Amino acid sequence: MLSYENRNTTKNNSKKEYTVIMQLSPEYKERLDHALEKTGQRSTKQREHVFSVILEKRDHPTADEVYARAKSSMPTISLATVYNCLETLSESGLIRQVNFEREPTRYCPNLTQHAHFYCKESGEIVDIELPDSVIDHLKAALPDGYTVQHIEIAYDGKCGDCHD
Amino acid sequence: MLSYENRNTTKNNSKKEYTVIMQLSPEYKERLDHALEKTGQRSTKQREHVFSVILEKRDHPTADEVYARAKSSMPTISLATVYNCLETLSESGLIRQVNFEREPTRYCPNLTQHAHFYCKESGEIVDIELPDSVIDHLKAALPDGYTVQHIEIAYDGKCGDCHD
DNA sequence: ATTTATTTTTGGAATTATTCTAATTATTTC
DNA sequence: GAAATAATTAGAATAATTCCAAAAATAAAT
Repeated sequence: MLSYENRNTTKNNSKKEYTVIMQLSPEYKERLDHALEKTGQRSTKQREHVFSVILEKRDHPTADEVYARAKSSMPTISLATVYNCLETLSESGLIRQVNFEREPTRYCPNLTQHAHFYCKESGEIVDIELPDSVIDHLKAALPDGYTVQHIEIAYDGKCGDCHD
Repeated sequence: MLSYENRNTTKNNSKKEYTVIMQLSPEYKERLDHALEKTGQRSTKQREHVFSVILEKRDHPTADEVYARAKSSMPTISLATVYNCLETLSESGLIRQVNFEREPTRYCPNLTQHAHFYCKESGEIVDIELPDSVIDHLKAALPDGYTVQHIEIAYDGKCGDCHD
């Protein structure tokens, strides 16, 4: 899953710097580049890396968690950059932000129409796929003249694993 | 809407302290007392006042806004107390917390099953009443063995007033 | 009614997640 | 390859909320 990329190799070979970056599959790399280009932003090593970190383990990490994971293979990345990257990736529509009550924002690579279930017992966050019909009903509940940009649906309770 | 309550009247009448508190209608006062009693908590002047402030203007104020409104007729109340009161009122099921993305928590006296629409243009937050059927459909989307405690639904977009 | 025990309130300090800032570094454009 | 633009970085700043320990209020027990 990891690949070495040799950069800044000096002529006399006395000082080499290696940076480990995660390998983004060609289709995701292309998706990233496209999305960034569309919003006039550059495809950088850090953005690529943060994106790959989020795609690798398809859960719902906080910025801090993303930072920890990102650092393990790119030790020089800063928390501010992680925040910046998460922001640009969200803006570009490559990932989604997920908010639960007063908890830190989490990030989610699942772009399908879905809700989130937060298990108060295990702390687990589970994606809940929603049929279009449910969304249609939700939209139908709005007064005339309202236009929706986004609907965020968050359940909480007890997940299947946490029952007796 | 306001009433004076005379307290701490000393025997010689030389030093009276008046505290202005909002009048909670008898049914709400009773509802408050009941709810607090059920959770073994005391009905205090501050809790009563914060409750009345929230009921008075049925919008979705933040803690800071509640604090500002509360202070105008109870100047000695502290922000910490407002937070405490809002917490106990929420726990007792008398008000609801409403969260929008990274915004400060807002508080809502509407206890019916409803969602919130946040207009990105005006900043207005509007209650959206939801038919039971929609909630049923949402519950039906959960995997077997999951039990829901609460579903929070937040729309954002443009409200009717903000269209051309 | 006083005393005693328990809750609440209070102001300020502490915390936490996030954003801002200004300098450095990287990338693109000419 | 130099100039222009954008992104990264470390650390400071901010904002909402929680924590803390002392004082005040309320309830319970004598």
